[in-house]
Amino acid sequence: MDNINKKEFKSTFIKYIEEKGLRHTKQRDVIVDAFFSAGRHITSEELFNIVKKKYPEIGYATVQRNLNLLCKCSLAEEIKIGKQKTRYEQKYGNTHHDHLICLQCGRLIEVNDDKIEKLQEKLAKKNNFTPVKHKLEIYGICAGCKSK
Amino acid sequence: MDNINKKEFKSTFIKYIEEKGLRHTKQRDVIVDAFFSAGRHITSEELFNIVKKKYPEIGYATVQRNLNLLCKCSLAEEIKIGKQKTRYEQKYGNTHHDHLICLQCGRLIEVNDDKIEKLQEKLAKKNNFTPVKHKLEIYGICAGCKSK
DNA sequence: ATGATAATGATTTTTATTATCATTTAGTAT
DNA sequence: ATACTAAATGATAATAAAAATCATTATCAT
Repeated sequence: MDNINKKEFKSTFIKYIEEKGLRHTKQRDVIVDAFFSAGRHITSEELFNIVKKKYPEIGYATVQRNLNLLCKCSLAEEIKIGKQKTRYEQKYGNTHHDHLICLQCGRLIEVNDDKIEKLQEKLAKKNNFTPVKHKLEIYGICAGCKSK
Repeated sequence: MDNINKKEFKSTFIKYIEEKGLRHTKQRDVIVDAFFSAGRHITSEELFNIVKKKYPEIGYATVQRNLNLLCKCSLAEEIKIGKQKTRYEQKYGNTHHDHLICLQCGRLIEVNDDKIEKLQEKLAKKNNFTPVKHKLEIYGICAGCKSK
């Protein structure tokens, strides 16, 4: 099940690579695998540390570059919260969602609400604005932190 | 009319300064005035250039520091879009609003929708999450760019 | 007027990300 | 299999925004 997703994830990447006339490398393979298997929201540094275990000679820049590539083919997306360093979120097979962000512990909760989505469309149209994507972040205190 | 707002804006700042035991300075006065009179979304660099005209000896750091102060007392708020440098938005006397952001020309349009606001509250509650603030950004193409 | 300390301005540091560049490697053509 | 072209890598430097440092200056309560 997870393996099917992984296969699809990788084949999307490979397709992109080939369309653009880019090359397959061992590093890419390791990075893409690790990114897929890692948590949903990872920093380039965290990913670098994971990848190093499998491929100790790898350079930080290579990890960064390939995260950027993953973003270009829409398998990843940058999320920037406050002054934290950029996290990369997996996109493949995940429908759009919004984020609840805990101001205390930093936890990210993924949520979705169709009504809000539709109202956003309306709101954009009312302003003669053609929406492409959007970002909704609700900051507050999560359940865990409230019970402490 | 605008002067009343300005007076209120400044008195809010002064109140904060005094509550915290901070000091009045000529620089603060010039910076706060300039920030109020400037556009709704300004960078620290832009503000620095404006302030320099009135007060040529002023240092960049002073402008930055005071913008940070304005944020702390909720008269300003940082807005970060993509890789652009941080802009500071005036908050005083402005009700909360969301942003439509043109991907082509970068224009920021302020919008509001009560229904969306209420649904967000609901969404948070459903997750046992206490919302404090939120940020909604819709990216797309603005009317002006579409007609080009 | 004085003293304590906050603020300033110049500069340096920090930190994340991007760019550079010599070298290596992949993939195609021969 | 060999050679060639160009992309990718890894190490390092550059960039850029914001924060920190620190000697000096200015504020303000006494």
